[in-house]
Amino acid sequence: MSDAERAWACMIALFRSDEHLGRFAGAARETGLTAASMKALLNLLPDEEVPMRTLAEVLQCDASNVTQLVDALEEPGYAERVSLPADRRVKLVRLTEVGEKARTTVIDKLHEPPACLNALTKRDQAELARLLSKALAAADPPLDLYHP
Amino acid sequence: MSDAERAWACMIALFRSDEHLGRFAGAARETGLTAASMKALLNLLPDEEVPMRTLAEVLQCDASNVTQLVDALEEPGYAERVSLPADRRVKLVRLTEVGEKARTTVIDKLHEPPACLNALTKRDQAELARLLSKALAAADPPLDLYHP
DNA sequence: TATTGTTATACTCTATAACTATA
DNA sequence: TATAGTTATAGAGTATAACAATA
Repeated sequence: MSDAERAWACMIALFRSDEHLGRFAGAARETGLTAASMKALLNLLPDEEVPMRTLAEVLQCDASNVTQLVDALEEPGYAERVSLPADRRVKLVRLTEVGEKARTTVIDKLHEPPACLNALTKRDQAELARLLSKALAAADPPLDLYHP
Repeated sequence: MSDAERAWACMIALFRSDEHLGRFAGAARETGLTAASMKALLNLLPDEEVPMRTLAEVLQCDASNVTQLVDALEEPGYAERVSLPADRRVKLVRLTEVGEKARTTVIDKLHEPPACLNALTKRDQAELARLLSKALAAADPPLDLYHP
């Protein structure tokens, strides 16, 4: 197994951990959303209005699905539909203030590092962050962090 | 953001990438399994017989679900049910030879590192593998790799 | 005629409850 | 009486096809 493969295999193990899966489920519970609608919430950026159709592409799902996902986000007031005057067929989705806060809450929860990462020395943590940041910077297409 | 948080955020970005999600979907397609039954396949170890009930605990799902998942694995001949003579209520699940091969195929596919990790220098790759292996070794409960 | 979003519908995944066969 | 696995059934997620409004 190459070093890159070994490194990636370790990351996969971290993601499969009950610790991370638990945080994911916990974040969904806290916001009262399902896994699907929470993913939709995560993909809506603050101060950005996105057509339903575009959101379907981002989520890689059918447009008919997005209707129900946005319904689920509107229900607790996390998002709202806005008409686009220039093309009245299009509806834009945007986060409300409450939705932005919910999104931040979810992201903060998901970003809590597994305990074994926190157990590394400060020096090792810094080195790990440096190497992974370097890898991400080289990604094409670019990979975005939730909190840039 | 701490270094551990930054490192973890980078890993999350790698997992959300189309590249990885595509490999996951591709592995499912190649084996003719759904995401759910593929996860069941991954959690069956070669040369090991596990009661249905235990598999349900590992997968963190209801036992009734496992009946259908194992049905899905038996259909293409990836696994088979074996009776436990000592307690005739219990049915053990075990991989067939074909199932072991399918499992290896899936794991190899999932373990293909994202291109941007392969783009790091050999030295950086080695350092990354070293740091992540160190973190995993410190995990409690232990985190297992698919290919130990 | 083509496109956006919606609705109606069907299929899959998962859980709950009732059932069977063992213990 | 309790437990392992199954079956029947219902709820949620997602896709396809048909539809209304707009371009």
